Amino acid sequence: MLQRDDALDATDLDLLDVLRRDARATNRQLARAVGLAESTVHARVRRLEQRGVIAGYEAVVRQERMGHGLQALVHVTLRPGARQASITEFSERVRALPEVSQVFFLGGVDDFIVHVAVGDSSEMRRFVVEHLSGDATVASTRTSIVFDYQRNVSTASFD
Amino acid sequence: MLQRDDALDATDLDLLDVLRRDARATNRQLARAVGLAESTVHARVRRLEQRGVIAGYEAVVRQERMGHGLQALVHVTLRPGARQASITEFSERVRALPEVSQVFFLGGVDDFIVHVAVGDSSEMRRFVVEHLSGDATVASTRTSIVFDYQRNVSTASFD
DNA sequence: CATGAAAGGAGCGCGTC
DNA sequence: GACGCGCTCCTTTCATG
Repeated sequence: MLQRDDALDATDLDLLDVLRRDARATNRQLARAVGLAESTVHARVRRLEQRGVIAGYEAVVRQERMGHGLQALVHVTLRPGARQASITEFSERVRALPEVSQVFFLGGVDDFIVHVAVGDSSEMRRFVVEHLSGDATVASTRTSIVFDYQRNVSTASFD
Repeated sequence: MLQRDDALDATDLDLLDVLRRDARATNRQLARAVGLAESTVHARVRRLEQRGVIAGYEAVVRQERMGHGLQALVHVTLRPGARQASITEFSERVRALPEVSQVFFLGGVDDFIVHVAVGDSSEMRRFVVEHLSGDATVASTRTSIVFDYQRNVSTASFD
Protein backbone atom coordinates (compact mmCIF):
# COMPACT_ATOMS: atom_id res chain seq x y z
CA MET A 1 0.00 0.00 0.00
CA LEU A 2 2.28 2.74 1.17
CA GLN A 3 5.56 1.27 0.13
CA ARG A 4 6.28 -1.60 -2.08
CA ASP A 5 6.81 -4.52 0.16
CA ASP A 6 9.55 -5.70 -2.11
CA ALA A 7 10.57 -8.83 -0.39
CA LEU A 8 12.64 -8.81 2.72
CA ASP A 9 15.52 -11.17 2.28
CA ALA A 10 16.59 -13.82 4.75
CA THR A 11 19.02 -11.44 6.43
CA ASP A 12 16.29 -8.90 7.07
CA LEU A 13 14.09 -11.57 8.58
CA ASP A 14 16.92 -12.64 10.85
CA LEU A 15 17.49 -9.08 11.97
CA LEU A 16 13.81 -8.61 12.70
CA ASP A 17 13.82 -11.79 14.66
CA VAL A 18 16.57 -10.59 16.94
CA LEU A 19 15.16 -7.09 17.33
CA ARG A 20 11.74 -8.42 18.16
CA ARG A 21 13.19 -10.18 21.14
CA ASP A 22 15.57 -7.44 22.14
CA ALA A 23 15.08 -4.01 20.72
CA ARG A 24 18.30 -2.85 22.37
CA ALA A 25 20.53 -5.39 20.71
CA THR A 26 23.74 -3.67 19.67
CA ASN A 27 24.97 -3.47 16.13
CA ARG A 28 27.69 -5.86 17.06
CA GLN A 29 25.26 -8.45 18.35
CA LEU A 30 23.18 -8.08 15.22
CA ALA A 31 26.24 -8.33 13.01
CA ARG A 32 27.28 -11.54 14.67
CA ALA A 33 23.78 -12.95 14.46
CA VAL A 34 23.62 -12.54 10.71
CA GLY A 35 27.30 -12.85 9.87
CA LEU A 36 27.79 -9.42 8.34
CA ALA A 37 29.80 -6.32 9.25
CA GLU A 38 28.43 -3.84 11.76
CA SER A 39 28.19 -1.06 9.24
CA THR A 40 26.21 -3.26 6.89
CA VAL A 41 23.78 -4.28 9.56
CA HIS A 42 23.40 -0.69 10.61
CA ALA A 43 22.39 0.34 7.11
CA ARG A 44 19.95 -2.54 6.81
CA VAL A 45 18.21 -1.76 10.07
CA ARG A 46 17.92 1.89 9.06
CA ARG A 47 16.29 0.78 5.85
CA LEU A 48 13.81 -1.41 7.65
CA GLU A 49 12.86 1.57 9.78
CA GLN A 50 12.48 3.84 6.79
CA ARG A 51 10.40 1.34 4.92
CA GLY A 52 8.13 1.15 7.92
CA VAL A 53 8.69 -2.54 8.52
CA ILE A 54 9.96 -1.60 11.94
CA ALA A 55 7.38 0.77 13.36
CA GLY A 56 9.28 1.52 16.55
CA TYR A 57 10.85 0.13 19.68
CA GLU A 58 8.98 -0.28 22.93
CA ALA A 59 9.73 -1.21 26.49
CA VAL A 60 7.47 -4.03 27.65
CA VAL A 61 6.01 -3.27 31.03
CA ARG A 62 4.57 -5.74 33.50
CA GLN A 63 1.30 -4.17 34.42
CA GLU A 64 1.08 -6.36 37.51
CA ARG A 65 4.15 -4.62 38.86
CA MET A 66 2.51 -1.27 38.42
CA GLY A 67 -0.59 -1.92 40.44
CA HIS A 68 -2.54 -3.08 37.42
CA GLY A 69 -3.05 -6.64 38.46
CA LEU A 70 -6.38 -7.21 36.79
CA GLN A 71 -6.84 -7.41 33.05
CA ALA A 72 -10.00 -7.89 31.07
CA LEU A 73 -11.29 -7.96 27.53
CA VAL A 74 -14.43 -5.90 27.16
CA HIS A 75 -16.64 -6.60 24.16
CA VAL A 76 -18.46 -3.48 23.16
CA THR A 77 -21.43 -3.39 20.83
CA LEU A 78 -22.43 -0.02 19.47
CA ARG A 79 -25.94 1.20 18.80
CA PRO A 80 -27.21 0.09 15.41
CA GLY A 81 -27.68 3.68 14.33
CA ALA A 82 -24.17 4.79 15.25
CA ARG A 83 -22.66 6.87 12.53
CA GLN A 84 -19.14 6.65 11.23
CA ALA A 85 -18.17 9.86 12.95
CA SER A 86 -19.32 8.73 16.36
CA ILE A 87 -17.67 5.35 15.92
CA THR A 88 -14.37 7.00 15.15
CA GLU A 89 -14.78 9.40 18.01
CA PHE A 90 -15.60 6.60 20.42
CA SER A 91 -12.61 4.57 19.31
CA GLU A 92 -10.20 7.46 19.71
CA ARG A 93 -11.53 8.47 23.06
CA VAL A 94 -11.25 4.94 24.41
CA ARG A 95 -7.80 4.50 23.03
CA ALA A 96 -6.54 7.51 24.88
CA LEU A 97 -7.55 6.17 28.29
CA PRO A 98 -4.58 5.12 30.39
CA GLU A 99 -6.21 1.86 31.48
CA VAL A 100 -6.53 0.76 27.87
CA SER A 101 -3.82 -1.41 26.45
CA GLN A 102 -5.26 -2.18 23.04
CA VAL A 103 -8.40 -1.69 21.00
CA PHE A 104 -9.64 -3.99 18.25
CA PHE A 105 -12.26 -2.73 15.85
CA LEU A 106 -13.88 -5.78 14.35
CA GLY A 107 -15.55 -5.82 10.99
CA GLY A 108 -19.09 -6.86 10.34
CA VAL A 109 -20.79 -6.23 13.61
CA ASP A 110 -19.66 -2.76 14.65
CA ASP A 111 -18.02 -4.43 17.56
CA PHE A 112 -15.02 -3.42 19.59
CA ILE A 113 -12.88 -5.42 21.90
CA VAL A 114 -10.97 -3.38 24.45
CA HIS A 115 -8.07 -4.80 26.44
CA VAL A 116 -8.01 -3.12 29.85
CA ALA A 117 -5.60 -3.32 32.79
CA VAL A 118 -6.65 -1.96 36.18
CA GLY A 119 -5.97 -2.55 39.84
CA ASP A 120 -8.93 -4.58 41.03
CA SER A 121 -12.49 -5.49 40.22
CA SER A 122 -14.04 -2.37 41.66
CA GLU A 123 -11.82 -0.27 39.46
CA MET A 124 -12.80 -2.45 36.56
CA ARG A 125 -16.45 -1.88 37.23
CA ARG A 126 -15.91 1.83 37.52
CA PHE A 127 -13.96 1.91 34.30
CA VAL A 128 -16.54 0.00 32.31
CA VAL A 129 -19.48 1.97 33.63
CA GLU A 130 -17.81 5.31 33.30
CA HIS A 131 -16.09 5.00 29.96
CA LEU A 132 -17.82 2.23 28.09
CA SER A 133 -21.38 1.33 29.00
CA GLY A 134 -22.03 4.92 29.96
CA ASP A 135 -21.29 6.14 26.46
CA ALA A 136 -24.24 7.22 24.37
CA THR A 137 -23.13 5.27 21.31
CA VAL A 138 -22.67 2.01 23.26
CA ALA A 139 -25.48 -0.52 23.17
CA SER A 140 -23.96 -3.18 25.40
CA THR A 141 -20.76 -4.48 26.93
CA ARG A 142 -19.53 -7.85 28.07
CA THR A 143 -16.46 -8.10 30.29
CA SER A 144 -14.24 -11.19 30.51
CA ILE A 145 -11.39 -11.49 32.95
CA VAL A 146 -8.01 -12.33 31.42
CA PHE A 147 -6.60 -15.30 33.33
CA ASP A 148 -3.59 -15.75 31.15
CA TYR A 149 -2.04 -13.66 28.46
CA GLN A 150 0.74 -14.62 26.09
CA ARG A 151 2.23 -12.53 23.33
CA ASN A 152 4.53 -13.59 20.56
CA VAL A 153 5.26 -10.54 18.52
CA SER A 154 4.61 -6.87 18.87
CA THR A 155 2.14 -6.08 16.13
CA ALA A 156 2.00 -2.43 15.16
CA SER A 157 -1.15 -0.33 15.34
CA PHE A 158 -2.78 0.33 12.00
CA ASP A 159 -2.08 3.75 10.52
CA MET B 1 6.14 -12.95 44.09
CA LEU B 2 9.51 -11.93 42.90
CA GLN B 3 9.90 -8.51 44.39
CA ARG B 4 7.69 -6.25 46.39
CA ASP B 5 5.96 -3.78 44.22
CA ASP B 6 7.03 -1.03 46.54
CA ALA B 7 5.64 1.95 44.82
CA LEU B 8 7.29 3.42 41.79
CA ASP B 9 7.83 7.11 42.27
CA ALA B 10 6.94 9.83 39.81
CA THR B 11 10.40 9.67 38.25
CA ASP B 12 10.08 5.96 37.54
CA LEU B 13 6.72 6.54 35.91
CA ASP B 14 8.22 9.24 33.73
CA LEU B 15 11.05 6.97 32.69
CA LEU B 16 8.64 4.19 31.83
CA ASP B 17 6.60 6.61 29.84
CA VAL B 18 9.54 7.56 27.68
CA LEU B 19 10.82 4.02 27.27
CA ARG B 20 7.41 2.75 26.32
CA ARG B 21 7.41 5.06 23.36
CA ASP B 22 11.05 4.58 22.48
CA ALA B 23 12.91 1.67 23.92
CA ARG B 24 16.12 2.97 22.42
CA ALA B 25 16.05 6.33 24.12
CA THR B 26 19.56 7.16 25.28
CA ASN B 27 20.53 7.82 28.85
CA ARG B 28 20.98 11.43 27.98
CA GLN B 29 17.47 11.73 26.59
CA LEU B 30 16.07 10.03 29.65
CA ALA B 31 18.10 12.25 31.95
CA ARG B 32 16.76 15.36 30.28
CA ALA B 33 13.21 14.07 30.38
CA VAL B 34 13.24 13.61 34.13
CA GLY B 35 15.75 16.29 35.08
CA LEU B 36 18.37 14.05 36.67
CA ALA B 37 21.94 13.09 35.89
CA GLU B 38 22.66 10.38 33.37
CA SER B 39 24.24 8.08 35.88
CA THR B 40 21.24 8.36 38.16
CA VAL B 41 18.84 7.58 35.39
CA HIS B 42 20.98 4.68 34.34
CA ALA B 43 20.80 3.16 37.80
CA ARG B 44 17.06 3.66 37.99
CA VAL B 45 16.38 1.98 34.68
CA ARG B 46 18.55 -0.94 35.72
CA ARG B 47 16.52 -1.25 38.86
CA LEU B 48 13.27 -1.25 36.96
CA GLU B 49 14.63 -4.07 34.83
CA GLN B 50 15.76 -6.06 37.83
CA ARG B 51 12.49 -5.59 39.63
CA GLY B 52 10.75 -6.93 36.55
CA VAL B 53 8.74 -3.78 35.93
CA ILE B 54 10.40 -3.60 32.55
CA ALA B 55 10.08 -7.08 31.10
CA GLY B 56 12.08 -6.39 27.98
CA TYR B 57 12.42 -4.26 24.87
CA GLU B 58 10.82 -5.14 21.57
CA ALA B 59 10.87 -3.92 18.02
CA VAL B 60 7.34 -3.29 16.77
CA VAL B 61 6.83 -4.81 13.34
CA ARG B 62 4.18 -3.86 10.83
CA GLN B 63 2.72 -7.17 9.86
CA GLU B 64 1.22 -5.63 6.74
CA ARG B 65 4.70 -4.96 5.47
CA MET B 66 5.62 -8.58 5.93
CA GLY B 67 2.87 -10.09 3.85
CA HIS B 68 0.56 -10.46 6.81
CA GLY B 69 -2.13 -8.07 5.70
CA LEU B 70 -5.08 -9.78 7.31
CA GLN B 71 -5.66 -9.95 11.05
CA ALA B 72 -8.44 -11.62 12.96
CA LEU B 73 -9.54 -12.43 16.47
CA VAL B 74 -10.63 -16.02 16.80
CA HIS B 75 -12.85 -16.93 19.74
CA VAL B 76 -12.24 -20.49 20.73
CA THR B 77 -14.51 -22.49 23.00
CA LEU B 78 -13.14 -25.71 24.38
CA ARG B 79 -15.04 -28.91 24.99
CA PRO B 80 -16.81 -28.87 28.37
CA GLY B 81 -14.89 -31.93 29.47
CA ALA B 82 -11.45 -30.54 28.64
CA ARG B 83 -9.03 -31.12 31.46
CA GLN B 84 -6.48 -28.73 32.79
CA ALA B 85 -3.66 -30.56 31.10
CA SER B 86 -5.19 -30.42 27.66
CA ILE B 87 -6.11 -26.78 28.08
CA THR B 88 -2.53 -25.92 28.92
CA GLU B 89 -1.24 -28.00 26.08
CA PHE B 90 -3.62 -26.38 23.64
CA SER B 91 -2.65 -22.92 24.77
CA GLU B 92 1.05 -23.59 24.44
CA ARG B 93 0.74 -25.19 21.08
CA VAL B 94 -1.27 -22.30 19.70
CA ARG B 95 1.05 -19.76 21.15
CA ALA B 96 4.00 -21.25 19.36
CA LEU B 97 2.44 -20.84 15.91
CA PRO B 98 4.10 -18.11 13.84
CA GLU B 99 0.78 -16.65 12.70
CA VAL B 100 -0.26 -16.04 16.29
CA SER B 101 0.40 -12.63 17.74
CA GLN B 102 -1.30 -13.00 21.12
CA VAL B 103 -3.42 -15.42 23.10
CA PHE B 104 -5.92 -14.48 25.80
CA PHE B 105 -7.17 -17.15 28.16
CA LEU B 106 -10.39 -15.87 29.60
CA GLY B 107 -11.78 -16.90 32.92
CA GLY B 108 -15.17 -18.37 33.53
CA VAL B 109 -16.01 -19.93 30.23
CA ASP B 110 -12.86 -21.82 29.26
CA ASP B 111 -12.62 -19.51 26.34
CA PHE B 112 -9.63 -18.35 24.37
CA ILE B 113 -9.24 -15.42 22.08
CA VAL B 114 -6.41 -15.75 19.59
CA HIS B 115 -5.05 -12.79 17.64
CA VAL B 116 -3.85 -14.01 14.26
CA ALA B 117 -2.07 -12.29 11.36
CA VAL B 118 -1.93 -13.97 7.97
CA GLY B 119 -1.70 -13.07 4.32
CA ASP B 120 -5.25 -13.42 3.06
CA SER B 121 -8.59 -15.01 3.78
CA SER B 122 -7.74 -18.39 2.34
CA GLU B 123 -4.73 -18.58 4.61
CA MET B 124 -6.94 -17.55 7.47
CA ARG B 125 -9.37 -20.33 6.75
CA ARG B 126 -6.59 -22.83 6.46
CA PHE B 127 -5.10 -21.65 9.74
CA VAL B 128 -8.34 -21.88 11.67
CA VAL B 129 -9.30 -25.25 10.31
CA GLU B 130 -5.89 -26.74 10.69
CA HIS B 131 -4.84 -25.43 14.07
CA LEU B 132 -7.98 -24.44 15.89
CA SER B 133 -11.26 -26.01 14.90
CA GLY B 134 -9.46 -29.18 13.95
CA ASP B 135 -8.17 -29.65 17.48
CA ALA B 136 -9.78 -32.39 19.53
CA THR B 137 -10.24 -30.20 22.59
CA VAL B 138 -11.95 -27.42 20.63
CA ALA B 139 -15.72 -27.26 20.63
CA SER B 140 -16.24 -24.24 18.40
CA THR B 141 -14.58 -21.17 16.92
CA ARG B 142 -15.77 -17.80 15.76
CA THR B 143 -13.53 -15.64 13.61
CA SER B 144 -13.82 -11.84 13.41
CA ILE B 145 -11.76 -9.75 11.02
CA VAL B 146 -9.77 -6.94 12.62
CA PHE B 147 -10.54 -3.75 10.71
CA ASP B 148 -8.60 -1.50 12.95
CA TYR B 149 -6.10 -2.11 15.69
CA GLN B 150 -4.66 0.41 18.09
CA ARG B 151 -2.23 -0.25 20.89
CA ASN B 152 -1.22 2.02 23.71
CA VAL B 153 1.24 0.12 25.79
CA SER B 154 3.14 -3.07 25.44
CA THR B 155 1.73 -5.32 28.13
CA ALA B 156 3.96 -8.21 29.12
CA SER B 157 2.93 -11.83 28.89
CA PHE B 158 2.02 -13.39 32.20
CA ASP B 159 4.72 -15.53 33.77
C1' DC C 1 25.59 -3.90 -1.36
C1' DA C 2 29.37 -5.08 1.90
C1' DT C 3 33.37 -3.51 4.34
C1' DG C 4 36.98 -1.54 7.84
C1' DA C 5 38.66 2.49 9.90
C1' DA C 6 38.07 6.56 12.53
C1' DA C 7 35.66 9.97 15.35
C1' DG C 8 32.23 11.30 18.12
C1' DG C 9 28.56 9.63 21.44
C1' DA C 10 26.76 6.65 24.78
C1' DG C 11 26.93 3.08 28.51
C1' DC C 12 28.31 2.16 32.90
C1' DG C 13 31.05 1.53 37.25
C1' DC C 14 33.03 3.99 41.11
C1' DG C 15 34.27 7.21 44.52
C1' DT C 16 31.99 11.15 46.76
C1' DC C 17 28.43 13.72 48.78
C1' DG D 1 19.64 8.24 46.36
C1' DA D 2 22.08 11.63 43.31
C1' DC D 3 26.16 13.07 41.12
C1' DG D 4 30.38 13.64 37.79
C1' DC D 5 34.30 11.70 35.92
C1' DG D 6 36.68 8.42 33.14
C1' DC D 7 37.22 4.28 30.66
C1' DT D 8 35.30 1.32 27.47
C1' DC D 9 32.17 0.10 24.04
C1' DC D 10 28.94 1.35 20.45
C1' DT D 11 27.09 4.08 16.64
C1' DT D 12 27.54 6.24 12.46
C1' DT D 13 29.76 8.08 8.42
C1' DC D 14 32.68 7.61 4.51
C1' DA D 15 35.95 6.10 1.15
C1' DT D 16 36.86 1.84 -1.06
C1' DG D 17 36.19 -3.00 -3.21
